[in-house]
Amino acid sequence: MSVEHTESSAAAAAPAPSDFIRDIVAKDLAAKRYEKIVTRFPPEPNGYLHIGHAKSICLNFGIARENDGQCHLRFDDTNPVKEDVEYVDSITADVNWLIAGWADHCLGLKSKGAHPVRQVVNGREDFHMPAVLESEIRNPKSEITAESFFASDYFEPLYHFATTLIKKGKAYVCDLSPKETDEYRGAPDRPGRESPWRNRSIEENLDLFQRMRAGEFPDGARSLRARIDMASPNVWLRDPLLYRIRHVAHHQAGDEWCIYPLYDFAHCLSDYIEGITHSVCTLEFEVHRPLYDWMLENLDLPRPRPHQYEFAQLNLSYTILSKRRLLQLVQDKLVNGWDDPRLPTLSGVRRRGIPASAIRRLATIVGVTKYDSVTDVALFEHAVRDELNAIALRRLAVLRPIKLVLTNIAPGEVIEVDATDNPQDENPTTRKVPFTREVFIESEDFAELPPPKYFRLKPGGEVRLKYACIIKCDEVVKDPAGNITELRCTADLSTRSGGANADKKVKGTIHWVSASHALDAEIRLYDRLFTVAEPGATDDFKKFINPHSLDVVTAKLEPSLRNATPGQRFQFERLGYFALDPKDSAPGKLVFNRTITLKDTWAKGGKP
RNA sequence: UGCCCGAUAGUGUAAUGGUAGCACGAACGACUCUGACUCGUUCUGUCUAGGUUCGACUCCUAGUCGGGCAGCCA
Repeated sequence: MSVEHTESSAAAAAPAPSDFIRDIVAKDLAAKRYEKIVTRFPPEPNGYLHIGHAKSICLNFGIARENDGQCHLRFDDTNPVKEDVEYVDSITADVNWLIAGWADHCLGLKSKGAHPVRQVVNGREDFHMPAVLESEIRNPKSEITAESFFASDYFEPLYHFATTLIKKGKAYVCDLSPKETDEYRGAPDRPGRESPWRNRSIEENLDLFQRMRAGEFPDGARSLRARIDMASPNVWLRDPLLYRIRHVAHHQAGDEWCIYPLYDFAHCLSDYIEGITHSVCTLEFEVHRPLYDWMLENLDLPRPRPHQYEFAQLNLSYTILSKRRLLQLVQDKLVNGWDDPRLPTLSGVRRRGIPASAIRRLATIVGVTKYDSVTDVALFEHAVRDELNAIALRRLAVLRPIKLVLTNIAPGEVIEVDATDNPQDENPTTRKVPFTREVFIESEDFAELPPPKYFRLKPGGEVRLKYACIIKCDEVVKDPAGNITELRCTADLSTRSGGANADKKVKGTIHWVSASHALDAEIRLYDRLFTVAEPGATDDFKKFINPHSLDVVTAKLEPSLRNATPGQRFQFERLGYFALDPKDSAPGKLVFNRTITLKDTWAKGGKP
């Protein structure tokens, strides 16, 4: 039995990509600015990952693997009210799936339960927590178990850094309400006003901040703010908030805290603590970069500082790539959960049968720029087909069967024919497929009144049954209502492979399944979820949902498919690529998801 | 009407002052026991106007168009 390949050789042999961020990394390495390149993928655990995130994962892990570096998986979990361990688990699984066999050796993890340790470097205070060495994780004698990084592991150092800023007169406790803070901030084209609490003494700030932590004040009563410039044209520099009060438990840190740091304070310092060198994020954070640099500069940190670089996030035509909107589709039950195969979530595309290698190929194809583009989903579909073509086992399946009787084959006679598992292989393996008097063929493959250039079966016409022989249609049998109930044909067994007339040519070759051997299976036929190219262009994206995005049929399969394993991918010849659904299949119950159709130039343009 | 960023075939990208190339897509053709794959041919492009230069997709100026930023979200 042939074993499925894990990655096409084309993808494996592809040259390392080049882009403006990789150029910067290469220059930094050449200038010996860093000893080792360390990147990070920092999701907030508040939703499922999708192929937009995959672009970022491929970039960050790609940079790491091309430079013998590391990429940390870090949960940016600074806002407990939106987060949940459900998401931590799904994100962990998705990342591991995407990098498996490709960059898993670059995955940076920390030892379980570890927290950064306070140290003094060149007389300056520091917190550092590098990844555990891969050699230690792999060492069977090592007692280290590794886990992802969590920003919540840095709450204590972060609190300490905040205290340092207060002592330097660069942060203060502000008593303005959220609404007032908003009013004081001004607008992009109008400067803000300074908070009346901006000039509190260091002692008072220290005392108040400590009491914030101790839980003396209710949510929203006070905040800690950086003291920068309320007149800055960049609104993010107008005394941004560093800490807010939230009396809620944290999914990782438990009940220990009631003040939580905000992104702009936590992220740059988390990067620093972990020894990140290149902090890559999407374009909308461009205006935050001055703040990122401000934090690190004003804390006077002893080790090399990370730098932030921004790239354009992925947009795909006919696809929604927004956590918020995907959440709506799930909550409104317009799809069946986060792993619905119609969704662009990583769990969805995985369940659909799309290989991780195809996602990585998409990332390479779209590249990395600062141009806000919409990638034609056809580019993705090509990557999927190309990967699948190389690795998927060919099988015979009939989606919408009609019965065909070969009148010159005896009832009960079974002819075993050889079928190729994958013609793309250098030395393709074969399997035996039973061929009998009664077979099913695709109803689409017969036309009583054929259009011009129709290669398939028609009354009086000839066609080859793939791997078997050429047949001729003698009679069309109908019920009283005029529906075709069966086709009666004669088989020319001399045209079998190895037979006297094996080389006889006919225009059409069609697929079939022996009726007496056929397996019934539920097949889920997916089409794109949206009917318009840019469903996300307006807020009413739900109105563009394709009512035919899912069609379910009961198909007839060749018997060897009985042994299909969950997630295993096949090409049903002439139809497309299909994967056994890992969730709804059971012993004796086969459920297949159609990953994608084969390219079909006949259906598109040839068919009148 | 503030600040920041961007613009190369239909789509995505390359060319880092020196021949505008690649992939997808589309059309046509060849091959075919998958109307798939593969192969061949063709198609379409540097936002505009000035300037610097022997030479500009690339540098400068202005404009046009597009995107981002005013959460105690990330």
